[in-house]
Parts: sequence; structure tokens; C-alpha cells
Amino acid sequence: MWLTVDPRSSTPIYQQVVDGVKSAVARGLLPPGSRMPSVRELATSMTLNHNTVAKAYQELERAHVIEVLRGRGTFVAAVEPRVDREARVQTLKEAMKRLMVEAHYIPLTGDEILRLFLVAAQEWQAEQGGCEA
Amino acid sequence: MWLTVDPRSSTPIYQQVVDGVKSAVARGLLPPGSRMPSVRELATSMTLNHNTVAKAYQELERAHVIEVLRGRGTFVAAVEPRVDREARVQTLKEAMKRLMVEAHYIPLTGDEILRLFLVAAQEWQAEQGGCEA
DNA sequence: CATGTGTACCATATCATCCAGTACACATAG
DNA sequence: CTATGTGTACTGGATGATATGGTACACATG
Repeated sequence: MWLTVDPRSSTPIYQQVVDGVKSAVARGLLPPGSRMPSVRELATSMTLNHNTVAKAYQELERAHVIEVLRGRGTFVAAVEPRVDREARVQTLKEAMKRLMVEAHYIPLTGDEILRLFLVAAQEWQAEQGGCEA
Repeated sequence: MWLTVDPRSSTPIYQQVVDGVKSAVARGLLPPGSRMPSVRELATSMTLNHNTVAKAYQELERAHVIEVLRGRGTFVAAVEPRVDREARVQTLKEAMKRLMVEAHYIPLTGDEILRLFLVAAQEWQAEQGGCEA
């Protein structure tokens, strides 16, 4: 399955669903245009409440990861640049700086941080299902 | 001030204090051995409850960012490698991969991600107060 | 029509967070 | 000794997020 949820985790279940779907889509496991399982279907298969899954789907729609067609179902949306691209780049850069703080306490040097980042990028690339971008 | 807290943020106040102190220490604004403001002092200056600040201090002590001396005060600890170093490196790498997912939705190419990371590292370096590591 | 969609409610329970107040054990200065 | 300033440990209460269960509605389709 392309989604796993840990009910004992401190991160909310609906957030785990959001992250899991985002990751699966980014890896090509759920190609654009493909059909998502229905709210109740995913809820019963994961032993969750349909409201919890619905909340995750709503957040995924706000993030333009999926598209909802009333009465028909939800589908994986195509990734396309948005108007707030520059702001999101800035947010990502801030997140990177937060990682620098964490790295400081391991501790890692600047070179080691960069090297680790390259390894992470390489592994991330390898975990892709060999699917086109 | 080396600490700012946004009460309207979704991230808990005590967590913001933890992150703020971590960042300030990593930047050299609070050098190792220097005295931290007391729980009640920081609480009144930030218009917080002393229990909230105390919770942040306890978390910072668990993370070995500060050292607590009963009845004397809290002081900034020296950064030294720990036994769980490898596990923390792994955690950091996982966090980096999560950033790759976010970057996918901007969208950014692999080269752009790396370039942004280098810029973030450079800016982080520049924001250091010119203090020794 | 029946069925399967997403969605909107209601109510309830649990947990984290935050604040307020009080109190205790400790170290230090007077 | 007392007084003060530390961190810490309680209690209690308020608030919000989270998660569940149940019901119901509007929509699209066969």
C-alpha cells in the first residue's frame, strides 16, 4: 500500500494521510488523473473515520494535490506552477535553515550538511518509481 | 531581543520558545556558559505563564541545549557529540527528504533544490554573528 | 429509481496547550 | 538565622484540536 498511518504518532492522523498522499503522488505511485479511493473506502480500509479522511482530502484539495468532482470522486491533480511560487520557495528556504539549526546540535559541519543533503537527494531520486516528472 | 513569540501561531508557544533558544544558541547570540533569563523573568518579559517557559526549559535541557543548576539558574550548555549521533543524522536526512516532497509541489527541479539549499546555507552562515564554532 | 460520490452537520470523548495560583526544595546573599 | 531568587511540582480550569459515531443532504451516474 502507498499509505501507512501510525495511530500512536503525535502527528495527527489526517496530517499523516495528507503527507502520505503527497509523498505517493510525488513519487509517481499515484499518477496525475488517476482516481483516488473514496472517502469511505479509504476510511474502512485504514480503520479510520470517514470524517478524518474527508478532512485530509479537503486539505489536499486546498494544496492542489487532488481535484474533487462532486458526486464523481477525487482525482490526482497535475502539478503546475502557481502564483505563490516565490512565497513557497521562501518558505522552503526557511525550512532548510531550520534544518541547519538541527544539524548544529548533532553536530555537523557545513560540509557534512551539504554531503548529507546530496545523499538524501540521491536516495530520494532512487526511491522514485522510475516515472516521468 | 533574541526571542520572538507569536501567540496566534498554530505551533505551541513553548515550542516557539524552544526553537527560538535553539536558534539563538546556534547563532552564537547566547554563547555556551552564559546565563539564561530565569523562568519567571522570561515569562513576565514575554507576557507568558511561568509554567509555559518552564516546560520549554525542561525540553531544552532534555535536548542538552541548556544546563539547569537547582537554585542557581540555567546556563547555555556546550555543544558536544552524543551517542545517538547516527540516529540524529538519519532523522535529519528524513527531514531533508520531506523537503524534497514539498519542493516537488512548487515545483522545483533537482538542480533548483540544490541551488536553493546552497543559498540557504550561505544566508545561514551570514546570519551567524561572526562567532567561533 | 438506486447507488456511490463529497460534504455538512450533530454530539461526544480525549488530549494538548495555556493560564492562574500555590507551594516546595535548593542555593546564595544579607 | 532570614530573605531572596532559583527550578520544579502540584491543583484547577479554560480553550482548542483531534478523532469517532451517526445522520443527512446535494450531486452524478447507471
